[in-house]
Amino acid sequence: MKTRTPRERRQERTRHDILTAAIDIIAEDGADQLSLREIARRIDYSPAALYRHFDSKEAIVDAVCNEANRRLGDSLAVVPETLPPVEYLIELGMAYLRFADENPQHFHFIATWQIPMPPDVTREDIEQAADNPDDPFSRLYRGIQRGIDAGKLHVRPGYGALEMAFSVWALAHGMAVLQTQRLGRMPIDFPAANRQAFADFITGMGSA
Amino acid sequence: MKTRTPRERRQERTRHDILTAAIDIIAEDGADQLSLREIARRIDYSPAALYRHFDSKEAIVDAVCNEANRRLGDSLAVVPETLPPVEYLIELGMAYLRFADENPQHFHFIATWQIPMPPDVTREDIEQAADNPDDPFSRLYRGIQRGIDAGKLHVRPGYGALEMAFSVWALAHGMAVLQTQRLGRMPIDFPAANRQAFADFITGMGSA
DNA sequence: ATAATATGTGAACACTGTTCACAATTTGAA
DNA sequence: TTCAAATTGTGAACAGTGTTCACATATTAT
Repeated sequence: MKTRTPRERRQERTRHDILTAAIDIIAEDGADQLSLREIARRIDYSPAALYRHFDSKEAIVDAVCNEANRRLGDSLAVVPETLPPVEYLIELGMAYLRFADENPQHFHFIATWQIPMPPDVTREDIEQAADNPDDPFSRLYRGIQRGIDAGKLHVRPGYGALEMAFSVWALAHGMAVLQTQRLGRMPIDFPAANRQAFADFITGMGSA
Repeated sequence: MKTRTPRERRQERTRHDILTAAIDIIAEDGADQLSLREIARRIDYSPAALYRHFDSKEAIVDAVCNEANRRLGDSLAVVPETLPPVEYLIELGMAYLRFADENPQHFHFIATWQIPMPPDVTREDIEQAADNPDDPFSRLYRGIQRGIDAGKLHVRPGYGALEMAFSVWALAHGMAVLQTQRLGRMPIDFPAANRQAFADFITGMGSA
C-alpha cells in the first residue's frame, strides 16, 4: 500500500506547515521568538491544535533540528569527493563554516539545542553509520579515512579515524560558534585564517 | 573616599546575594530553571525587588557570565607560565577542557549566551588588552606569542598571533561544546585524544 | 524636623507551554 | 445508508515567565 489516505496526506501537510512556519520564524526573528502561539497564528490554527501533530514544543524543535541538519548535509554535499583527501577535508570545513555564516539562526539553533545522545555508541555503530552518504559526520569520517589510506594522515595509538574526525569537527564547530556568536567582529580575515588553520591541523595530523 | 556608606555596603551585599542565588540555581537545576521568581524566593525578596539592583534578567545573566569567565580565568591560571611554549599551550587547552568538564552548567551558559561584542575591535585594542594577566583570551594570546618568539610557531602572511590564538581557542571551545553537550558518550578517551589534537595542531602551526 | 532619595511590595499585564472537556468532521464497517 | 469510532480543531483555563507601576517604608542629607 504505497499510496496514502487523504487523511494521512492532510496530516502530513499540516506537519509540514507547522515546521515551515517554525523555520520561517527562526530565520526572520531568531530562535528565541519561536513560540507555539506564533506558529499557530501563522498557519491559522489554535495553539492547542499543534498538539494533535506534535507531542510538545520540544518535538517541534527536534524536527526543526533534523531539518537543519539535513540542510547542513546538503551544504557539505557540494564539496566534490573527487578532491584529493587533504583538499577535500579543507573544503569540507570551509563548507561547514559557510553554512554557519549563511544560516546563522539555524546554526545557532543546532549548536545550542541539547540533542540527547543514545547512551552507548560503539565503534561498530559508527562504522555502520559511516555508510550513510548524507550524514554530515559520516562525510567527514569517510574523508578522514581516505586521508589515512592515502598516507596523508598518521594514525597513532589511541588516536585513529574517529578521534581525528571528532577533532576536525570540533575545530570547525568552534570556529563557527565563535565567529557567528562572539568574535565575529574581530579584525581577522576569517575565510583565509580558517583555511590556514584547517591546513595546519591536517598537516600536523600527518607528521610522523 | 575609600570607605563606602552603609547603604552602599547593603546594596553590594544584595547584588552579591542575587548573583550567588542565580549561580546556585544554575549549578543545581540547570540554566533553563533560572528565573527571577526563583532567585527572589531563595533570598526572600519579591521578584520586583530585583529590579532595584539589576535592570533586567539579561543584566543578571551578564553578571553571571562575567563571574563564570572569572572562574575560567582562575582555572587557566594554574598552568605554570614557566612551561616551554608548546607544552604551555597544550596544558592551557587541557585546563580549558577541564573547566568545561567540571562546570558543565556554567560552561554551557557561557557558550550559549549571546555576548554582544564592541562593534569595532582593532589590533591595537587587542595588543593592549593582552596585558590583562587574568583574561583567558589574553593568556592564550601571550602563550602564542611566546611560541612565535621561540620559533615554535610559524607566522605566515595574514596568519599571525591573533589568528593562531583564535584558531586554538576555537579548537578547545569546539571540543568542550561537543563533549559536554553532544558527543560525550562516544567511545573515545577524550583527555588523551584532546591532548594529541592540541599537539598536532601546534605542530602543524610550526611547520614551514 | 524635613525634604529627597533609595528600597521593597502586591497587583497587574502580556506573554509562555500545556491540558482538557467539548464539538465537528472524517473514517470504516454493519 | 446508518451508526459508532476515531481523528482533528477549539476556547477556556492553569501555572509559569519577565516586567511595570503606584504605593508604602526606610534611609540619607539638609
